[in-house]
Amino acid sequence: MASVLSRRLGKRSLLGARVSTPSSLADRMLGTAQIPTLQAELSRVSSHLASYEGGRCTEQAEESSTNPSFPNLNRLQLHPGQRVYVTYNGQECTGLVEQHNQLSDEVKVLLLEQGLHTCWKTEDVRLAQMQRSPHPTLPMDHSPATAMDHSPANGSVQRSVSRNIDVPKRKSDAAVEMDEMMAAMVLTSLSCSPVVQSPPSRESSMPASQAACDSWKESGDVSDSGSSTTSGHWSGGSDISTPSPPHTEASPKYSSEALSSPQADDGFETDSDPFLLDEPAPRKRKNSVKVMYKCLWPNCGKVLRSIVGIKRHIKTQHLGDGADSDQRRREEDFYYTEVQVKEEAAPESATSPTFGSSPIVIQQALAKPEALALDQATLESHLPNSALSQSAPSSFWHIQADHAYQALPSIQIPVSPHIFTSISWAAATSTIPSLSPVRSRSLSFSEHQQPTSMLKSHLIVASPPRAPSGTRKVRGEAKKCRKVYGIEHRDQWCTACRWKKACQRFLD
DNA sequence: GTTGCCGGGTT
DNA sequence: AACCCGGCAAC
Repeated sequence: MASVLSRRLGKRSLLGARVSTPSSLADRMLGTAQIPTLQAELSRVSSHLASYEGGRCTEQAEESSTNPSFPNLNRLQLHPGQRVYVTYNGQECTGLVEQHNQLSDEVKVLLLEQGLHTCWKTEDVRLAQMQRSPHPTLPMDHSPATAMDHSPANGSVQRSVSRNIDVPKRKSDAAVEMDEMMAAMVLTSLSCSPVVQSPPSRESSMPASQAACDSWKESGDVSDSGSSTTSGHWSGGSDISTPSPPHTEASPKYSSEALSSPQADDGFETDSDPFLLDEPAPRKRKNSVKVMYKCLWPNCGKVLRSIVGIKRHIKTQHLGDGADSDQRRREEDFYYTEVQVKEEAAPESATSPTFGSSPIVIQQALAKPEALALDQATLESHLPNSALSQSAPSSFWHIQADHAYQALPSIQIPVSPHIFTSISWAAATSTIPSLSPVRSRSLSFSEHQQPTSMLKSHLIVASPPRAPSGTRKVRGEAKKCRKVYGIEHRDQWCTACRWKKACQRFLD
């Protein structure tokens, strides 16, 4: 979903790039361009950054005050010791407020890096809270495009207008990371809310979440063919703007079908909700299960407590720290998995029925470090309607085949960086080639809410891998879309059937 | 003849 | 990648 955001930002960042100033400055401006935007969105679900928000709001208020052309800190009382930024010798420097004379509008600042005591006009001082704000004393952002994004400002106002303009600039790595984290938080949280899930409400939700909805719809649409997840992050390198975030039931195509299984939304909510709460600090499960994140990189197996940590580990240790490699940045999502570790050593079978108790993550862990719990909220296939849920296994087969690089038997399929469907399968040490192990699959999340007839999919012993080339797939016994819906209702067929491909809805 | 779907073409 | 369809094989 973060990449969803980056899609949105990506388009707009062209604008930002055009209007931005020297690169170093542009980088510094990111914070203002990006974070406040997110901030405003985040403010609905989080208040821990309120101080920053407050700082910005204060500044905004001043812009409309008596001196609109210079957003300044006139009305702010700077306190001694307060951290501020100033531009000294063309460089942005951090300093501490020594004294603020509001009458003379001067601020004495101790420059930390230079060790100098300096005196500044208040307007030349930026609050550390707004640390990444563009420098007001440098000419910048005079592009008409920028001004047009807001009100048609005259020349003298442009500078102030651009300060808080909601036009993202080219991102620094830190900003990207921040964006992704925050966007992830926002989207995961909002994705649980009825607002996002309800198609009519999409318009009113924030842009990022709407983008998420769109993308989810995409993934939902392709889920019929069982390849939805292949449009996910690992292919994002070629086009990061086509991610495959979690799927909300927003597709009109499925909306009618979804009526037949109204539990779908509930299931989704149950599923993703813990992630919302768990994201910053995974909530402990009732049965004192710790959620850890295990590196899946071959011969690594490092286990960390936080997603951020494991991502950083993967990025730095395995993927390298390519500064501008978006693909790599996203790849890190594929190399870790969420692991439940019970604190009391009570080894539990991977197929123990406990998976019903926790909708999110699955079982296992313990006995072997390789025992991994996988999760993914690929609700796109399962939740919207019961029929589609049958197509899920084939999706996973594709995943398995497409990601042989996953050295371990478990695979984590990120649909979004932070929402996963739980799958666990056992790779047989058999004669079967590694790409087609005998797999048993258990879906943990919310399938118990599916109609009873669907329960069989809880544990599916895989049919033998499709026979090697040459032999045609044996015609299955299951009724296919054509039979079920009839030729006259071809529009209700699954996509594959419409394309005269192997039916993905009524699998054999 | 009907149906399922593979393989390949088109967009 | 999404979509379409000729053609084959199973029914």
